[in-house]
Amino acid sequence: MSVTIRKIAVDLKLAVSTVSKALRDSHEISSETKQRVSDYASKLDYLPNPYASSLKKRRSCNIAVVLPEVADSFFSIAINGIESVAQEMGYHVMIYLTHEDSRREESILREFRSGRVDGVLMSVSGGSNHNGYVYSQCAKETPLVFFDRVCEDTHAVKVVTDDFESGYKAAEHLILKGCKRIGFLAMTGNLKIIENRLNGFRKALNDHGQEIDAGHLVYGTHDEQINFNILRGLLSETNRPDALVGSVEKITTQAYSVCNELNLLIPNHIKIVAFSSTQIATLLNPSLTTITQPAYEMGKTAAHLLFKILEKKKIDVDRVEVLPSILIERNSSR
Amino acid sequence: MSVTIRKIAVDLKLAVSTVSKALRDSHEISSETKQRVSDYASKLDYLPNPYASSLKKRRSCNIAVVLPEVADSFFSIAINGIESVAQEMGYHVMIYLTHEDSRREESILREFRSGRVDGVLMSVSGGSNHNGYVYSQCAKETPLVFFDRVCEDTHAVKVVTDDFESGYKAAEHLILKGCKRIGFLAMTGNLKIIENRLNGFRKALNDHGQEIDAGHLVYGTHDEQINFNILRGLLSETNRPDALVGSVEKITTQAYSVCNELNLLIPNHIKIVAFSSTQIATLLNPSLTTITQPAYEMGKTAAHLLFKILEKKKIDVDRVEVLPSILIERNSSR
DNA sequence: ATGAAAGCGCTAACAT
DNA sequence: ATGTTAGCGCTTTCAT
Repeated sequence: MSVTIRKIAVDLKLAVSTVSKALRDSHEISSETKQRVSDYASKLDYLPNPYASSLKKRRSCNIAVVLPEVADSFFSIAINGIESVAQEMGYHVMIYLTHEDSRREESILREFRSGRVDGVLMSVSGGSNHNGYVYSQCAKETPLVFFDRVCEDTHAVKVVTDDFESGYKAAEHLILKGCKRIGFLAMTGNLKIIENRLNGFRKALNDHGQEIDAGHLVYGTHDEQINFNILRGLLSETNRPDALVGSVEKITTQAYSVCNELNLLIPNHIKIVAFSSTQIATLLNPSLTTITQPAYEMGKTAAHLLFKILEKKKIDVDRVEVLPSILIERNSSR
Repeated sequence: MSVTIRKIAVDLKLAVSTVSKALRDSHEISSETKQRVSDYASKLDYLPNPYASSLKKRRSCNIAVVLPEVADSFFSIAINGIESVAQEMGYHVMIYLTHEDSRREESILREFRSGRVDGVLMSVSGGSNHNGYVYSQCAKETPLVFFDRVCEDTHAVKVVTDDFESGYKAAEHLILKGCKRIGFLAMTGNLKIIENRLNGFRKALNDHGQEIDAGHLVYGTHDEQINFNILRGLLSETNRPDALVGSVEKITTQAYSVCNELNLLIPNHIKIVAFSSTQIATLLNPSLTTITQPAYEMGKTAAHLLFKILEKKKIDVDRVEVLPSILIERNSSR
């Protein structure tokens, strides 16, 4: 049996409450007693039972991170940022993957109502259902901070990048390189983040007297094979695009593969700019021009904001923190 | 206030214990009562308080995953495998990053003694301290399964790849390509996994009448800049290696960068084979020959073994599950 | 088949 | 400054 506060109390001939207070450095305990208790506790290697104290205090010191997946460099890096803040704050990080399945996402969020976590950081899934109502319900019971993939109609703090502007920059970059038929690789699941990137993209085209060919706007899925087929279709037509903007990392690397397969030379036959945070963009063949999001900072910022809420610091529920992305030109668009 | 078992009991004019048993489908409750309880519970959207039940039952339904970092494709993919099994088993996944710091690793493991998690899956950090004692202590109190980076002298279940054989295959592959001065990119932190890869590598050289030049065995660190300097040193000497085996992903991509910087052509001037699970190895410039570990399967296997232990299925404490890696030849070694 | 009661380990209001 | 006591919400004997 592990050592409890009670054992310490008995051994030291004190009341449990005295020990409890001493351990939490209460002002109503003499420093002498505090010392005795703390010495004895560390001698016995005492660790408080987290369940007892969670049950009593109604807080778990756990936060949940809900993500579509983790095999995407953005989310991997963001987790680092989140975890570092959590560790610093003495919180524990629980991770939940939705695999872009909105039903699974829903059941995960519903479970949070049990109080297992004190707060939630999430990037929404792009599944078929629209879970707006679920997010709102969740946010009502548990502090919730969205990051990256946010749900705009949920009242919750949000940490995003300047997606519209970035979409604009990506398109403009390609236009200035002389591209005339720029395609856009979107994602199914009506994610606002994709829509914003696409809208920025469209605006840039518009401002330069261009327009996207309806056939050059394609929607990727969670299934690799389907994506390959979509991309093969897109890239083998005679009127194929002379440039692409990839709105997420995975579909872009898939496009790279299809270009290889079809012997389309990047950037000669087709130029590519992609939203991606992978550190090896520079090593791709050819190196990839990216819109790089500050993934680590976004994770940190989201976590900091969540902890502010958890510490009852009032912050605007609809606060939106916008961190800038940067376009890094590499060989795929020269 | 959230709905408790007690509210259900009062409303239904039953005893709390009856409700508790009914909800857990006890045989001593009539099916009629069970139905009433379960209907009412779902009507009220009842969720059991996990802390109350953890406190009473002395189990949390949480497992910990302790990793050096998550911005490495192997660990990212492994998390997917782990999480999928955990979700299926109704367990929750807590994630802890050591950042290759053995002191931080120690404090993380020590905290587990509080009972916050029922089991631990871990890949050990390569920090300076040797935490063998800490692992053993942890394993004594909490079921522990190592995966990938294991500590061989701890009695615990282990899931690994055939590192010695893979190191051998990597070296042999390069020897057969005619390489004569093959270097090895190791990692500081005396990880057995690296040692095994190196030993297999050495054996292959030996079997082919070669030997590694002492200067061609270098040890990477957790610091990017230091690694760049080490690699610059290695690759700019006149007697530089004509091939490299990268024992971990990160140092390999760093070597790629340094090769670019020094205008060393891969594979003409130098061939490279690396331990890596990244799916974009095929898109690197040039595409990278990899020893690919079955990361997803390793995560799944490790999780399955942990759950076997948690369900009191007796399994050999020193069981070692070896999953095969495969060498995939690409352009970096042709 | 149902209920009463004790208690998991801790906290906090209320004595003393 | 220290102690007493009453729970937190649940599980689990042990009655009935």
